Amino acid sequence: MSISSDLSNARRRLPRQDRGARRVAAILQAAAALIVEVGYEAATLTEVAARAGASIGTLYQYFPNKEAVAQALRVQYGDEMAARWTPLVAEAARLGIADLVERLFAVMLGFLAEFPAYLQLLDITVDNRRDPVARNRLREHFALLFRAKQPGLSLKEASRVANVTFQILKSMNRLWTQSSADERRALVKEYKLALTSYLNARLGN
Amino acid sequence: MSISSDLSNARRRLPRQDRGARRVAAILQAAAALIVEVGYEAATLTEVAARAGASIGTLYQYFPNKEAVAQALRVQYGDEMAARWTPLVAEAARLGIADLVERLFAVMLGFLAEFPAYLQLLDITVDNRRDPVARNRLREHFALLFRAKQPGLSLKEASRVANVTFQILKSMNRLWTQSSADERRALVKEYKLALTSYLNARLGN
DNA sequence: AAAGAAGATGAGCATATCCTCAGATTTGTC
DNA sequence: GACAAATCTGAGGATATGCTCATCTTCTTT
Repeated sequence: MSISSDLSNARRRLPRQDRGARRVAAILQAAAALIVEVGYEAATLTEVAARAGASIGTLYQYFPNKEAVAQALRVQYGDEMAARWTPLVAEAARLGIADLVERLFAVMLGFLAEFPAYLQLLDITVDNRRDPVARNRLREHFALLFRAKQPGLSLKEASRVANVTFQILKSMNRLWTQSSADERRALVKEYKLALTSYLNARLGN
Repeated sequence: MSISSDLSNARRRLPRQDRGARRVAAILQAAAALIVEVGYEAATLTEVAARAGASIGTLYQYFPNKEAVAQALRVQYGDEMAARWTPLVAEAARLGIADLVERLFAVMLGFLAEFPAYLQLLDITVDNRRDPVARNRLREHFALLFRAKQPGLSLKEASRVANVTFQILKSMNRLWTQSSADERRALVKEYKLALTSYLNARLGN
């Protein structure tokens, strides 16, 4: 069971030439775009291959199945996300809560503008379970950030506050995607108020 | 297009005998249970029929496809939800924000304990879109509640606060389902703090 | 108890998606 | 330019799921 799922997530072939690396990149990009358009479930690897300008056989040489493609995207996004969090964690202690919330939103909104498939991929369920690796990685980043802001928090508490904060941030996406430009501005303001109020009450000054 | 989607959501045959009504009820119950277990996408109507003790042909006499089954469940849940909100809306004006939040949680947690498939059904996407009927119905209930609490709010504002509140409430489910009993208690406390802080700041005293 | 209406059955056709594989093509190396 | 390794191709086999329909059973009505 664990072995087979390990294998199913592994790359089948690692690209050894430039051509291969470009193919893999094109496939991942096409997959992300298609997932955003039609959703993960409805996205077929045949269509992904076509959009990437590759044959279906080529795709299957690099990825054994759809979940492996999703996993590769998650890893890529996770790396990119980590790169954007790290400086924020270092600054957290110096920032007031309102400023911290501003920065959180800037990072999240910037990231989602660039990688709109991110949240969809996080929410994908395999056997009705979400990917624990990607989840834990994010939670740890958030937890670090809140402990930097307030060292008095226990690890468990920091982790819980991190979870709640991230869930709330994430929940904005649902409304965001179906709003007009004006409504989006108001929505962000509303969510900033919600998070600021919560974190003020929780990490209180 | 709109006609075909209307037809696809319609019941194929309405039960006219007790036996039929019981069959439909059994099918819906089996569908809800299966969806909770394996998720909407992975749930097949063949399996639903088997669990309901019916043949696949019987199921298809009442429902033309899976989406129609989901829609029937949504309608059923929507009715039940409305029945639980209505008394709360009437009381809202008299309650303080902390009490209001307590009641919101009581209603939601009670409902989800009884109908765990509810949120999954709300989040289902058809053609990558969610069901606007079920969404609007809930939003309007929430908006009414906040206007009862504070008549000064514009309809748009009340609707926005309602949306944000519901999204935040909903986001708790993700963490809830994967927590132990102890962690759940702490989680609810955390979310109550978050919502209370937000609504206090928004509807201010 | 007869007849029509409602309900039930499940083998099997239609369709769709996953994924393989034998062979062709391109690239790198000497 | 010759050879090997890497890459690419896409028809089609395997499998899964959606859904139909001819036929049978049960219920209701008179």
